[in-house]
Amino acid sequence: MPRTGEPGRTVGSRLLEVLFVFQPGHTALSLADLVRKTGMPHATVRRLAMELADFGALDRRPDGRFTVGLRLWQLGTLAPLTESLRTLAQPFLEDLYTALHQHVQLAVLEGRQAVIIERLSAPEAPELVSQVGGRLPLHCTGVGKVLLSHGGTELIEAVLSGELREYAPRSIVASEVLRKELADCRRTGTATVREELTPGLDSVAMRIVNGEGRVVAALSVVVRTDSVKHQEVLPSVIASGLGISRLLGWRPGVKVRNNS
Amino acid sequence: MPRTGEPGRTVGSRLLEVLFVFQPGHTALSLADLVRKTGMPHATVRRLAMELADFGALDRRPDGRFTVGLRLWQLGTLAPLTESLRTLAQPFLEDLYTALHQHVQLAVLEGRQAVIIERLSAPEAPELVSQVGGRLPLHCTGVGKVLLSHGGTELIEAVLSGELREYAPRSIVASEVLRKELADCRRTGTATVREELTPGLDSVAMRIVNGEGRVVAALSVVVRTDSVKHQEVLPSVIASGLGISRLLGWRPGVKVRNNS
DNA sequence: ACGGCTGTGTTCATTGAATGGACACCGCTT
DNA sequence: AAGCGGTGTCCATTCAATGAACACAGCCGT
Repeated sequence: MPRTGEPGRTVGSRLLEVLFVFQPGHTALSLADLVRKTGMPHATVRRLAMELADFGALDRRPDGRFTVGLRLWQLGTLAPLTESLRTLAQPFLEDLYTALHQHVQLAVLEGRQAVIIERLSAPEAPELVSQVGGRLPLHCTGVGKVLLSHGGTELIEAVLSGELREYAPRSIVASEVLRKELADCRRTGTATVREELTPGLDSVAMRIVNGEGRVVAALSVVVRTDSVKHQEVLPSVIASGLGISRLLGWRPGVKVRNNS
Repeated sequence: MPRTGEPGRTVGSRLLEVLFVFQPGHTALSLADLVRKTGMPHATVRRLAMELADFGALDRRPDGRFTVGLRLWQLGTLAPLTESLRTLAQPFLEDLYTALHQHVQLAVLEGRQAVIIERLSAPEAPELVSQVGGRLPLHCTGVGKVLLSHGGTELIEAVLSGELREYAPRSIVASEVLRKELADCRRTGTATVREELTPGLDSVAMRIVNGEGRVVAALSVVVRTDSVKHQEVLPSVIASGLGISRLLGWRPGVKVRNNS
């Protein structure tokens, strides 16, 4: 097929690679941007991007830049966890928010990261890095630790033996310390993180369990280190987490399972 | 390339066709479903679907069915209009909702349909057909008429000369009547629809204008035909619409433009 | 037990769609 | 006026995509 070039590569993989170049913070990319980020020849990238644009998967703005198209957004709307969990959890998030007036987040596991599927933010609360749809590391965030600890030994080993990036001075990167924390987390269902991702910000998280006892998400509140005492936050997070889990069909008797 | 088969077809188009088979109401599809809906040979569909699953664009559930994957949802998150407009408009939608306790919708134009990008629904309010991410016809909905009337003559002619489906007994399908309504709508920026989509449901809509005077969205409230008087609803919809437009940089002096 | 039916998974010879180097244009800076 | 980066187009080459064919498992009615 190709005059020359990189073999063993499917068209599909190239097409998807072009798509997944779009990331939070890089939502409007020129053709040249796509070429740089994918490393593919520009004629190839162009053909693929134009085809995606033809289908409405990408939009092309008057200035020539590509953005994610509405049709792709519509498709995303159909993702299962997202829609049901979000609408189910929303009232609880709102209650938590009115009670604490702090950032409230709902996240699920995706690969080796946590994905934020819903957030309520206080205007007066400190700015956070990531948005809805954004990703968080597993080893140094509240929701991350909760999800990781219930993600099965395979995932845990993969993450712990991989690069544990030191996002902040107080990030915990010693795998033995983490392993112990995860064990605690598996027992209690909660995780408390102090300034591990961003200096000055703490996070209190709780697992969300469905009717089969599977941990399908994590709920967390992000607070300033000096502001509220964690003892005050933790109970409400636990209560809300249990409430959501209950709506998902979980009952106190159901044993919480690992792995996913 | 193919042993035999339909030529003039790109791999990309096939891949996207598989993706876009997923629609509201059909969010979990078996391989056989995909084959039926695309009409492509099952070996081909399988190859494409598996590749999409490998990349996380689709998920494969234990029962073998495919669903839209989280990564696709994340991508959709990056669509421009969606995220900014939604967060911007949300407070206004909430205000409208608390004032009226009826369905409140925000929609944008996509091709020859309106796409709902945000909705607040009253639990006690009547069930609606479509969800967030769902589509509405242009010729017999409030948001549709608002968007259509400002969509340029090209779009208007295309829609009016196309099939004007009669969703309900009171649907207006006479193109001359519609043309007059659209002219009114262009002048006032609002549209009122009585039982044209669903018997018993009316809708009051208002355009959202950005700083350049372009109509980028439409806001609407859906009410029972017999419930509140439209005169009471209309002013609040107008007020909220103006509020959102103002946040988008629109000032009373800016002339509203057509076409998009 | 058996044939029919549907859903799923795998194989492989064939071939045309994908490829990417090359060329060209435009606007901008040096 | 030469250099540069971004964008757009062309076309001979060739290998990845194709899909008919085969295989198997589960289910139903007989």
